[in-house]
Amino acid sequence: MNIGEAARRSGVSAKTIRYYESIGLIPAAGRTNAGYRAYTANEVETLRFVQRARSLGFSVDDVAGLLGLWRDRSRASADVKAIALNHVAAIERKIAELDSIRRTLIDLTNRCCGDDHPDCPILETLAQTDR
Amino acid sequence: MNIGEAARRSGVSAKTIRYYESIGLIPAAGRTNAGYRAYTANEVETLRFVQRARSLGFSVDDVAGLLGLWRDRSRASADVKAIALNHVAAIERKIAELDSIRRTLIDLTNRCCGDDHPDCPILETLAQTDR
DNA sequence: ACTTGGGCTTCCAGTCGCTGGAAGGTCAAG
DNA sequence: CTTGACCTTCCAGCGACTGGAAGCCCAAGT
Repeated sequence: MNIGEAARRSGVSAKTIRYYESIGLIPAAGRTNAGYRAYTANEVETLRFVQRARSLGFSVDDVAGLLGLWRDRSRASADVKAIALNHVAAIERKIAELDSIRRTLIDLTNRCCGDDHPDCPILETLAQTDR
Repeated sequence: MNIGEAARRSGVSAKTIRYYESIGLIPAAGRTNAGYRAYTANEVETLRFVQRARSLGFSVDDVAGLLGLWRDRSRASADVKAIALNHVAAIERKIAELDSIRRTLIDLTNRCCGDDHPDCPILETLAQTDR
């Protein structure tokens, strides 16, 4: 199967598949006589795995780790869980940061009447000289 | 005042100040005879404004808009509020996305016993062939 | 007078994870 | 035999910096 078909079946764009190959996330695909990449159903499964992991926000590095564990029949599930829990922790930190920003902005926008006058607590806060 | 001092007072690194100048976010600073950038207290205030806006997650483009409105005495606070509300909406979308991922991962990690056995619902989910 | 150490300058490259586009080869159908 | 849809490689750019090299400037200490 050509790269376009593999892309359609895996949900990873052809461009991105080539990129993943170039950085070594997935092994280089075989080639036809004409030099076209040829994919097996198995390789498409790997791409789907990568796609799902990426869509859960795992970094490409994490995905490499997860792929390695996936292929390792003698893995310890604890290793997988550790990667996932680290990721959850990072997500929770990010959410907390965004929520703090969100609350600040909501407060500022509530206090800004938002009409055609120049007075604006948002700008005043950003411009605050004291600290 | 030299760039290092301006960096210390504004909380924006010297490197980043030069970068902001290079992309036109802030006007080019004056120069001493030796070619060193020279900053006034006013310019440091501008840098602090930028720093605060960036720390609230506004994009550099948004900051350019906010700076323009800040300098415009005849601005309408509605324009400022619009930028802020757009940003809040983007943050809320991001939080919702992260939270959905978080819930999925929490569920998966709860179901993974995390011991030295290979069985792992996390990998099984990522590898799912159906759908 | 000279050295030392810090600060300043520019410019290029790298980060992360792609994505777009140019230039050109291949293939199947009409 | 042409069209158009595929495929190939390679280079460049996104956002927002950050690191590092190479070289100039300046103030303080000996």
